[in-house]
Amino acid sequence: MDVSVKGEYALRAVFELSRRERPEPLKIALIAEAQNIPQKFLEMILAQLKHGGFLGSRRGSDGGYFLARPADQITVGDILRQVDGSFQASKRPFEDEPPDSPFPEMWDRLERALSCVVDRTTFADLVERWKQKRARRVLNWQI
Amino acid sequence: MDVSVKGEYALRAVFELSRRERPEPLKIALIAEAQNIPQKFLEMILAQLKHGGFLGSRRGSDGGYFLARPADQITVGDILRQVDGSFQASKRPFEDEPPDSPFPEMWDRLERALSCVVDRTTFADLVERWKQKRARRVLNWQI
DNA sequence: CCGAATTCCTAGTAAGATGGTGGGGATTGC
DNA sequence: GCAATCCCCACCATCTTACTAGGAATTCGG
Repeated sequence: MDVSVKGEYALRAVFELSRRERPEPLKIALIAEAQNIPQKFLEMILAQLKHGGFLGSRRGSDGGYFLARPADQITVGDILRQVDGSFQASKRPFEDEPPDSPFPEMWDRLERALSCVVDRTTFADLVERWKQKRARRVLNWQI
Repeated sequence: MDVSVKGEYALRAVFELSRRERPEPLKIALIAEAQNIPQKFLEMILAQLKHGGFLGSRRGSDGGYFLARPADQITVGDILRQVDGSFQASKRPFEDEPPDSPFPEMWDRLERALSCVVDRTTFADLVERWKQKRARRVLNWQI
């Protein structure tokens, strides 16, 4: 019941792409350094995210990765489901259980509770919160 | 991000103990059969739950396991945390992140959302729902 | 067209988690 | 004493996780 390291890396990478709201592609090496992620591992993850349709890329000298759509249309849930596989509490119908088991209903509730967080948090939200945090820190620092 | 098979077994075992609200201990073999769980594996799980203080046991001819406290004072979260280890979304302070990362806050929210389900669902609740389901099924069956 | 920079693709791999199994010792009730 | 049960420890096969290696394909500046 936890998000894998790979999942965290994926989130951080997409966050990095979101916070620099630029159209030019960002190189793997830069993302890796900025977010402290092993570069070759990140390569795999970004490829997966591209395959899922969340990122685009360009090769060659000035290549790199970019968001395939605006940051307010990509959610944390999207990314986690893409790299960590499902986001369910339990495999759906679970064969060997009796017909009136109370558990499937609970798994449903769990899943809805999770979804309320991950599917409602976009990367635009995260960037917004990050900017606020930073502003407050700078303010404190000046006093 | 899913509950292990071991976790599910543990829940089903405690549910089995809860639904027969009897003081006499229930044998491992019976629980294993009723809930379709490999017996030797279940032995391990029950030992772990006893160690965690949720179950008690008695050896010998008439031995078995029983709830260490009433079913309305054992939650799903208790059991899952005991057998699956932590129930956190991410390891807490995550060293290599910048100070104003927006993620820790999100993990907090996720954890609270999870907790709202698993720490508020007691085995008494589960038994209650199971009884209602069964009653409804019997009713339909009679029509 | 050359060559440097970059993404893309296919493997491989070491360590740990998962989902068990087996054998026998310790208690208990009769 | 004896049978039934829990208790404990070790083992094992398979899968997942978190990477790493090496090179092919593409792009761009010249």
